[in-house]
Amino acid sequence: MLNANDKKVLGILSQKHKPMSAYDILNAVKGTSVKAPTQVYRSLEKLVGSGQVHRVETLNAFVVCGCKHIDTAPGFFLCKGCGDVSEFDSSDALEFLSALKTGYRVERISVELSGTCPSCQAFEGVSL
Amino acid sequence: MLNANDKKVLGILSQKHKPMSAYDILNAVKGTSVKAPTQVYRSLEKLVGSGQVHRVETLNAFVVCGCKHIDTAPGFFLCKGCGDVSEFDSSDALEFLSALKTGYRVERISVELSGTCPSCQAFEGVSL
DNA sequence: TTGACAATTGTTATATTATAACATAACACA
DNA sequence: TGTGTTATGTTATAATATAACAATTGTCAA
Repeated sequence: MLNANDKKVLGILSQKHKPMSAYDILNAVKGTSVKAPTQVYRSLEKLVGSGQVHRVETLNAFVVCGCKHIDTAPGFFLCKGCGDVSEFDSSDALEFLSALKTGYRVERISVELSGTCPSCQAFEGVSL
Repeated sequence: MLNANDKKVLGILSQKHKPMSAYDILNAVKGTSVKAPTQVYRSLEKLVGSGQVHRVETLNAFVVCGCKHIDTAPGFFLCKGCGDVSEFDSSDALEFLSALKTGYRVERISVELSGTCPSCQAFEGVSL
């Protein structure tokens, strides 16, 4: 069950729809009952645990779940240009990878690609 | 070209053959000319750039390259039990994934699986 | 009820990871 | 040598994350 703090954290992440650090989130909700990092991290732990939010390891940041909440392994494309994140299902890749090392029990998967999205590629070389 | 500091950092990582944080490394080489975080991070940047060391995103740590140095995308299995890391080639997975989002230019890939290795699974449930 | 314990939330402090900013030393070469 | 450039050393601080404890709220038996 989500409490008031959890809802604030989830609300901000849903609004922005981009990866935010715990401190970005803290700043965004400051002035409310959420006043300290611990509170943000506690909410994030709950939200990540329930799959409503994902942690982006390469950014030390958090993003609201963008999939239809099928309980599968999320993967991300991260655009260095605009900061956009595009979520995809990495289950197939996971099966593929799991097959590589038999006997190893996989409990968690992190697949993160970063680069340049089509829109940002279009702006490359354009001088302002 | 590697300087004296770089060699110390690479040396420690090669000895341990496990993921180490920058500060683990710093402590391990302390007393030498390497005295501050900046120095360790500078060496790590160089070593990661040349592919001799990889950054493990899910651990904020660094590990010596365990592959034959084919210049491909590394992937990791990380054992929560013993801390061992097993490197594999994720190029195939990368191609697979890249195909999912055409138009997106992938510049960096991070594939990290964590779980329990066969050896640690054997010890599960054994009370000490 | 209420009092005793557990679980949740708030608060303060601190640990861990990473970079900025500037000083000094080594190097290149006119 | 002098002078500019690059590499390295040093100090300080920023950014990310957790620990430890206090206060509050919830639960439920007596």
